[in-house]
Amino acid sequence: MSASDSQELRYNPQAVEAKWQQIWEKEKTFRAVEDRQREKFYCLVMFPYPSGRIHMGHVRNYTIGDVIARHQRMLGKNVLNPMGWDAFGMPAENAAKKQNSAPSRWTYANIDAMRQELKTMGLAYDWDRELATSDADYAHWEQALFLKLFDRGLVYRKKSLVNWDPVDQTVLANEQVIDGRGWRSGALVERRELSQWFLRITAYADELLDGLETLPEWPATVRTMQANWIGRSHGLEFSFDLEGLSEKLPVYTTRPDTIMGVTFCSIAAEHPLARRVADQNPEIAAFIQECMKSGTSEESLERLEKKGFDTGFKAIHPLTGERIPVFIANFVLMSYGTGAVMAVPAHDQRDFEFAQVHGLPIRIVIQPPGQTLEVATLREAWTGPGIMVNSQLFDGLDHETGKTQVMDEFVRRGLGRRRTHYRLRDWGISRQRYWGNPIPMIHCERCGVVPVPEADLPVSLPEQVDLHVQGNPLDHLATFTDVFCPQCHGPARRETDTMDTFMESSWYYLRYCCRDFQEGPLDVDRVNYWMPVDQYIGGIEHAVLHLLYARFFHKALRDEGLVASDEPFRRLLTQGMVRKDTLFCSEHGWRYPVEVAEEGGTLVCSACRQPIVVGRNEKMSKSKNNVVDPAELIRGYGADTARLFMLFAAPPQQDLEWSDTGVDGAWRFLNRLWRLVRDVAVLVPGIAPAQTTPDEPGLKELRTKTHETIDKVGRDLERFGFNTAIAAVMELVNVGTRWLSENQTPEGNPQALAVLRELAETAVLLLHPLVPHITEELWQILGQGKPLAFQSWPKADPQALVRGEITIIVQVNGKLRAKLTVPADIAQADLESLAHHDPAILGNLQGKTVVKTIVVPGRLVNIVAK
RNA sequence: GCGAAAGUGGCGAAACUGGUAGACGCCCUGGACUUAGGAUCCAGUGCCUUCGGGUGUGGGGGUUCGAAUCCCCCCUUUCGCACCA
Repeated sequence: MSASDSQELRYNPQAVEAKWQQIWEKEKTFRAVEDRQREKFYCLVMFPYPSGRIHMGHVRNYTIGDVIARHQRMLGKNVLNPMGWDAFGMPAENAAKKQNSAPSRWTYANIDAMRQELKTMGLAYDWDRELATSDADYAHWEQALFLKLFDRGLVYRKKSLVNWDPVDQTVLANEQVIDGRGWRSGALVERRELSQWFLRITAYADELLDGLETLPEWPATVRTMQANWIGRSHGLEFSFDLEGLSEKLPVYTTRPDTIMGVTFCSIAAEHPLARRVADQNPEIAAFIQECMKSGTSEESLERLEKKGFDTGFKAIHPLTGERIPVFIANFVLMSYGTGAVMAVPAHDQRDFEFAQVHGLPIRIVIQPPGQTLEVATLREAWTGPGIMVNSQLFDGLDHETGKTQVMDEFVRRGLGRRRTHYRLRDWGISRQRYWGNPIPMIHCERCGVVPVPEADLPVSLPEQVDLHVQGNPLDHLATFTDVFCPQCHGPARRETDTMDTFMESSWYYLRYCCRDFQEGPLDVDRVNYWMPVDQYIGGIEHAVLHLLYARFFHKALRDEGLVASDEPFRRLLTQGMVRKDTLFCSEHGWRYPVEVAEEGGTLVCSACRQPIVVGRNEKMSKSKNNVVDPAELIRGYGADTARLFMLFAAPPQQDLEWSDTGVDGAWRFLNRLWRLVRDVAVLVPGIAPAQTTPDEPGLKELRTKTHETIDKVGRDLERFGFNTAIAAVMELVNVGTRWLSENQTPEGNPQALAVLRELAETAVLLLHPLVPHITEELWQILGQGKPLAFQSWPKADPQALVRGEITIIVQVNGKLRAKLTVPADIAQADLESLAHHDPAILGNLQGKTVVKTIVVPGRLVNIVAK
């Protein structure tokens, strides 16, 4: 037993963490101040919805962000690392209904609770910049931005489809529609048209797509997903004449090369032509009604069994003059293109299936290279490349050339035009809900739609509101809706739609830059100092919507002169989910681990003794009883253990599997670190860290390892390899600990003490961004006055990295047969000869003839022999 | 349905541009120690083995001196799909 084992020198995370959190808070260590002399670094994590408790997903997200922010700070950057709350949204309304309380009360109480929890994680935030999107000033300036967009023509109203619950008389979110029924009422959901507010994101479609190429530090997967989402396609738009009707049927196609294979047309259920027929034909009206009884999501539409109904109309093929039928089909989207398509069953799978069901002709017009398709044996559509056939003057053309020539022919004859279409639709921002930012508009019978004058902003949410009414509560509040028209001063009605919460998250990163600015939404100077965000971190589930809306909003504000950059987020990291096993009992449903017992080697439900089905790792979720409460973890092990486990268990982009024993492992490592640094600290008062490498082999190895670790951890953090960075420091700590136990009395060896101090300080410095509390404390124990938060990141000494000897592997026919330890600067010929004369190799080569020898310098020798 | 990813020991994972597969950690086995601690330390730990070696990165082919890594086909799992945030 040594004196250093005494009680007060044991690692006590609770005391250490409280101590440093208080110091950081009191000293405002992480307050960010604009300083044009210094290089800035804006580190941003996706802000949370204030659900009331933080969960492991938050812990992971904010730990990753914190490591990056603290690392950049040590690299000398002026770091902005803010935190706030995405505070509007449906859950507050649902909770308030349940508790007979107000959404704002519920929300702000949750924020207070979550802020408290977050503070126990030791995150390096500038809390002075905290914001909640439901704050009066945030809502105010968002309304002002909305009006600016309105002035620029980027806001308009149009009819669009919503999920309508006929019993509750309310609009449902897609997630509130379960198997086609309303989650509360259980009523069959209908598609219904409503006048709604839209932002013209499609005006920026090209820039949003092309801009992806300026974002090399975004994950390729996210860029691909956004590109697919925008879905720019080049094609042909033309119209079919309709027999006996004056109007035409416009269609859009990306496959003009299949024009001669058209055997019918399909239109959406909402298509005007479909409605026309419905008026006269009750059967068709019933079919359209049937189509309207599915959700509005693209998924639900496309998963439908392909169904259709003949309208009786005949369209005239523009090139052949052939009469072809027009069908209503439930898989045609009114929101894409013209809501009508030319159908080519031989070369489109959906058309193929549809034609089979309805007995429609199939005509092959593209023959794939090397085969000949026949209608009689066709089992599925051929959508690949090929040569055009049965296409008159286009016969024999490669289908790509054919595309161009068919379009040229249509344009030349005035039958159609080339068009670029997008899958991207304009952004519907109207929500028929109370707890959101009001859309600042007024409806006047005489003047039409009139914006609320800027001087009258903000339009505030009324606090006294009955949430239990059907539909949008704001509709029923005369004190809110009854206003005078700002133009004619006559009686008018206030808009009651509130904004999509994606509006708030589209510009919060800008408001953080100038949280206290009161003259307008944004203080341009400060915003332009901090922007763009250098590192954005959040869940992959936001790959498309939030990240696309925010990019659009940013570009629109740029054109308004409020920001200078073209893109808001320079570098993006999308982290995976936190998952854990689930335990399911057929009798009692999802069980908590404590509700499960082990009997005879199998798990059973402790209530009913039924066997438990252990689920694969699933996303932590309250409903599945597989959540681990971060607060409990932090109370038990401390924030540093929680952070270390999160960072070590998996690379950040990947899903993380929860493991209680893994947490123990993290805890044990911090204790090993603590003991090593404490033991070194006892030995090295007054000793400076080593500046040069001693000649003694053991010390030389220690110092080389120290600097190799600096080198590796630096590179690892750069590429978010937190797990391998930790592994590298673990190796360093293991090496240091072993050296210390094998060299009991290094007191008389100043060189050894200097190397030891350098090793211990290095481990502490390198780990500081990851586990900030314990490292601050150890830094102090090492006798350092200035906190680690103000220290610079260590630099590897290039001379210490040079190794004299290296290990070379020797292979015979690609298989490992021997290892050689050779001088690092060995000549290639010497190495080759050494390999050929190695006893193990000689044995292996017996009876074989050497064909050739491949030498990879510094790595291996491969002898090819027969 | 469309789109995007991922498959490596008992488990989480590592392997820079094709060059020692399994670093680091967990679990487990054997041993040591005792201020009995959330211990700690030492040794072992992919599989098979006649102890020479053989074999092994979801499956099947291919390219290469050499493939977890590159190419083709197949299988499985996860995520997103516009009113959840």
